[in-house]
Amino acid sequence: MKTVGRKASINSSEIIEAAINLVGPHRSISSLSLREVTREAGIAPNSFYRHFRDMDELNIAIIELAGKHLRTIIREARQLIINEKSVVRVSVECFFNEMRQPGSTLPILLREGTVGSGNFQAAIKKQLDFFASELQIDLVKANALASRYETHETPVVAKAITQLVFAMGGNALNAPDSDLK
Amino acid sequence: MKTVGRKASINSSEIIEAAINLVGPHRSISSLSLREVTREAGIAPNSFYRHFRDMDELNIAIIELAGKHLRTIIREARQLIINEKSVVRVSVECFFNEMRQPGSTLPILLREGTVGSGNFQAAIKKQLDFFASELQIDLVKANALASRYETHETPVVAKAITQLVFAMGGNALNAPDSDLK
DNA sequence: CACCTTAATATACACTTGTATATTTATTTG
DNA sequence: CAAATAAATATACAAGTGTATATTAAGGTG
Repeated sequence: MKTVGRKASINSSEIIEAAINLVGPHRSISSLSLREVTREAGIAPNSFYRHFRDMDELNIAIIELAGKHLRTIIREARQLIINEKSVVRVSVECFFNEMRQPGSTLPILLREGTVGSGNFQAAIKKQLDFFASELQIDLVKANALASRYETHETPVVAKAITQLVFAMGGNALNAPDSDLK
Repeated sequence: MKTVGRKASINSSEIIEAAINLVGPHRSISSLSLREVTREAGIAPNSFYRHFRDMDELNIAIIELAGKHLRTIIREARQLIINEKSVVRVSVECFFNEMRQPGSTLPILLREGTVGSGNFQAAIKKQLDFFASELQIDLVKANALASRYETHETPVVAKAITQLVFAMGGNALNAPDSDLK
């Protein structure tokens, strides 16, 4: 598949990478400016538009990437689950372990909270819902082995655990390591 | 106590009020500009400095106000608590009820999440800790009546409930009313 | 009244932002 | 090689920002 015209010198992933480079403990993606990102990426401001319509589109792409990453990690770890207790335990341990990894996109997902455009917030909600629904599947399985609650409660339980874990993660972000237990 | 010089035509509370006016579903305090706030308050940009050093100081003042407000509300409702279940139930009901009140400062507290300066984030954490510690007191009382867990677990339980409630609140902010159950 | 003191405003400056338009640069194809 | 096409950049502009400095306005005190 050949194309005509000048070869692209940068791709969307590299722009995403540049944006991720810029977020830190006190900097959220939704506060980044277009020019900051292009500066970091080493391209002219207008080149940005070749890859994303605007910053909102870039931010949503990053959130989706972070969510995908998280689910992969958790899914792998879930292989060993045998009962309800370990579903939660394993999920939580994985979650916190991943958060400590340098360069993880998970902190980004957590830090965004509930600010930003409507589309952006919807993107975040979607990722949290994915997490909850996977957790729910495991809870159902675990409950089949040793039933702990009514089956109609499972979605609620999954959602509660998800929110708790994410809230703890968000807090832990700005806490000393010693609090991570 | 008399003072000399021109009478002040605006006070800090009115500036705080103006800032609160500006926050909405997709607008967090930490994203407001100094000029926006003064425009809303009907004063010249530089007059801001008579009352706050910078936007960070204003934002922290608002968070502390919101936290104080929340604690008052919850404290009143806690009078009727008799057992562990109702501690949580009453707290949560109060929390969501307050959130539905028009003009409540509670959404502000929730929406900020984990963005903003270090001082600002510390201010938010402090308010959450207040909430948790009051909840803890009630849990201890409730546990004395009908013990449900080891006493050394109480702080953890209080913290978990707090985080869960706040996370649910944050999500509910951007959800249709029907999800508020 | 003149004088002092404080609050508030006016003006100004340097800087950043998003983006519209025009131009240059690199690449493939005839 | 020249033409066509696509990517990237250059230039520019209007709008917004925080804040330094100078000025004006309003109140109390001698």
